Amino acid sequence: MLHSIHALLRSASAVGDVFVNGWVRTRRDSKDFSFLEVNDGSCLANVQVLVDAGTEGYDLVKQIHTGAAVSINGDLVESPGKGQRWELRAKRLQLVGDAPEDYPLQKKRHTDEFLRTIAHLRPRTNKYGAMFRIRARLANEIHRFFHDRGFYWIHTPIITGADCEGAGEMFHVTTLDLMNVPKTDGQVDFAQDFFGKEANLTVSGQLSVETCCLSLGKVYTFGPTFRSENSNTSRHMAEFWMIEPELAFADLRDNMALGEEITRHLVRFVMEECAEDLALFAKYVDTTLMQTLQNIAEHDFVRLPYTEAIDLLAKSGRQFEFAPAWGKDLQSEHERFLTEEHFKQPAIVYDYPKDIKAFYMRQNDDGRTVAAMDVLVPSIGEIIGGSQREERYEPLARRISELGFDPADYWWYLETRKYGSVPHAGFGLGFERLLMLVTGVPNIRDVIPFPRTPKHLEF
RNA sequence: UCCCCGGUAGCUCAGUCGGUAGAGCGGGUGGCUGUUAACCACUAGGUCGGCGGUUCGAGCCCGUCCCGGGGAGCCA
Repeated sequence: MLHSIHALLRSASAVGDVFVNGWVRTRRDSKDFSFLEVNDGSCLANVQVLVDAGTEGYDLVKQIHTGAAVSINGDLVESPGKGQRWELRAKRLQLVGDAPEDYPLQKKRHTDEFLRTIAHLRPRTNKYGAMFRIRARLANEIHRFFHDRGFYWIHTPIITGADCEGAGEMFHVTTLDLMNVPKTDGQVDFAQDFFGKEANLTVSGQLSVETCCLSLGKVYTFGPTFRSENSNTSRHMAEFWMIEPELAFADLRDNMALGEEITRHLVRFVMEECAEDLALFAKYVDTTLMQTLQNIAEHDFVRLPYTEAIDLLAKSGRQFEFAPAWGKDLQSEHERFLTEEHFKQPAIVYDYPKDIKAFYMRQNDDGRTVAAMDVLVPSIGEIIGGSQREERYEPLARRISELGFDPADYWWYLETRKYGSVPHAGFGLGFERLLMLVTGVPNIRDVIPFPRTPKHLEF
């Protein structure tokens, strides 16, 4: 019977006749026997396998190198050596797939930069194995978090008609022959394209999910999102995953409360349920990680209006490269000052100037701010961006026109404000940025198996 | 897109003033009766990112291109 190494290592007693499949991490030889460290991905730890002259297949053992795939039948017994409680005494060893001498992964550490060039092999390292286990567990927990609170998961479209999405740079989707694009009056004739109009990959599921919010009450999306900005930073990718809850009969305070609750819940979840994998990151990647997570788990986030944040920055006595000024967006250095130096914890900044925020955000009574909020965390910056939505038909239509958009393009979005409109709010939580937060990994390209960034589409 | 740093063995890196290539790991061979990034001995392995230039001589200096990284910007 096939056993997972995870289950075997947690066994309360010795087990006879076990069967393990996995990959060899290292081999240590003595004259008449060898030890194999075998990992099957079920957990970070390897099982130590003793292979000796009595093992069927012992003649193969010298051909087994780091990276080789093996199957082992044997008995799980208490280990007489130090360092592990259980070991596998092999009765039969099979080499399923060998790994020749040019296998690129060595037993010592590699740089993340090198491992990115072999993204097809890096899941076989301890660190990336741990990362992708945490990623999967966290994604699953996000669904459970919402399910437990009565939210419905809505599948919003990946391909979208461009007009309603706002200003972000988008990837075109087309079946037109790019060598011979049909044109009318010098313009591309999208009428001949697959959808009969210009199509793009979505930059957000928000506008779509709002429609379901105004029926199902509490909803969320969780899926891939695409932005074609030429961003070359450690926190941006062209393809990333986003969680976007949307709450009906809710205002900005409810929104902030949900953003804080989910962040804290997921941090606690990883600390409790992914402890073994998390320990690797705390030991090798960020030695202050557990403090950071503890801090988030135990303390309320700071909340302050944008106007106060600008005031605080201006009076900080700090020389910033870009002077903080009301009406301008917070720079990276400003966000870092707030979360890393001043408050030393996550902070929610809200009520931003309307001119630096999106058209759909609810206008405040002061006439110059909107009910927007950003959750900022140390090192990473913005992890959540959201707002209360403008639920009033007239102000929304006016804002669309003011910004030079055609209200006709937003007809269905506006209709949701015409029929049974209610105050509602939501936000976008960057899944990869959340993973950076909980693991301490400083580059977003290392929290997803195959990162997509400008000029990088290998694998 | 801008600024800065880097590219030497399969991998991680060292290489002094410009004088002709080094270590550890990995691989191979041998040794070792319980190892833990096992250990010990021997050994193979190089277009020093590409092209051009300066020089008696370039891994090192200059130009240029490519690639990688960091920071910034862009980023509902």
